[in-house]
Amino acid sequence: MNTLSYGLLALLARKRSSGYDLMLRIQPFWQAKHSQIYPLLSRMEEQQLLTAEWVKQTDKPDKKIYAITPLGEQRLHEWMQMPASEPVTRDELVLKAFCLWITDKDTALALFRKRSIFYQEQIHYFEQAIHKMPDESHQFGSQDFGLYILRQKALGTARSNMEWTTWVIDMLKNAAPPEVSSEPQHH
Amino acid sequence: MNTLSYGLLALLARKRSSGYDLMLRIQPFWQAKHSQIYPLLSRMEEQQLLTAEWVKQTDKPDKKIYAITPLGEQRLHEWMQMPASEPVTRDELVLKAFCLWITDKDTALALFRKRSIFYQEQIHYFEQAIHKMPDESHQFGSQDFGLYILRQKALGTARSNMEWTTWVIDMLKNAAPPEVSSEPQHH
DNA sequence: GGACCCATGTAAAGGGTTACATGATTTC
DNA sequence: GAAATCATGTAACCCTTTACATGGGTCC
Repeated sequence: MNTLSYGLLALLARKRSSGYDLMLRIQPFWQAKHSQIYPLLSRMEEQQLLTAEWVKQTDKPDKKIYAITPLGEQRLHEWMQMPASEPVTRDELVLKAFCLWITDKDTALALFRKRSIFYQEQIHYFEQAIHKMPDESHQFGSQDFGLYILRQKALGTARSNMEWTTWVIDMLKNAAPPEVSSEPQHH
Repeated sequence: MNTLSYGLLALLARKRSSGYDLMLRIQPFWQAKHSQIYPLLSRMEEQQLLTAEWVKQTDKPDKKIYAITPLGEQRLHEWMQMPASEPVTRDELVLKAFCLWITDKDTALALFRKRSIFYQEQIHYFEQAIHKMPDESHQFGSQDFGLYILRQKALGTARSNMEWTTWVIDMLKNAAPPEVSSEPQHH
């Protein structure tokens, strides 16, 4: 049982779903491809943490609906009693920043402008998602309270990072331009 | 050449270092164990991106100092021209939040209080680190500009997340307590 | 005496991505 | 006609962690 497995259990405790649906719901908070999720669900079914049922569809491909078992619920409760391990972030831009000084202003600006667009899209996505949530999800006790606070977290982080890119871009724009030539200009 | 390799190259472009030192410097921004870094450095030496030299020490174990080659510098420049891929974060607390509603207030509070301490420590670490940096590192063109803006980014994110935990903890504390018993109390 | 820091490495196992494989329906 | 969405699965490869292995010096 790895962390992602518990995440899938957590989503299934809320409502029975297909692997495809779980993938879409977990994506904004934990990147995982279908090729990782489908085998995990199978293994969890073998371990009696889940039950599976095929549901026929006419317009779309048939789907396999998973539901959590009492044993799965028990494991979830046990997991919730343990402290959460520390978050891990991997960001290529961070490593590129280490050697910003070897590059020119325009290359640097291109990197941060692209990232700025990414954060802007994140802000938009989470603002919309939060806006659509009913008021009862803002209360502890609601089944959607967790999702609500997670979206607020993601929005806050995206805004903070967006401000950071703006700040960096401004510094880059105001930086002294490099010497055009090593020789002094005569006229 | 994976992303971590470029990160190590980026640090080595700044100054020649041992694998152990690279590990310590990259840790705050990209989690990687020594068991991953040492073999990577060896492979990069084979590929002529780095040169290695043993330096004898009397009080401490001997160390292997790596330096970037012109070929390594060329690869770094090429990498800087490519857009940075999107950041990936994996946070167990996020998955636990999905099923907050199956648990009680105290369990939830314990999770967020622990995380709050983590963010507080991060804020302290990055504040100190920024405070110690010389003023010239605040300018694009300085070799430490990248490190300076990264620490500002990390500080901003940690503060945003700290505020978030405080907000969640307050909501939890103010939440209606659960019924003590399913039977009405007589007196 | 035990724990921690310095310093390097290998091996095994687990986590995650990319590619391969299929196929109907809908949208541009 | 091409691309995207829905839907599931396997196989190969790469990335990352944990564990094994060594050994001197310092601090409590």
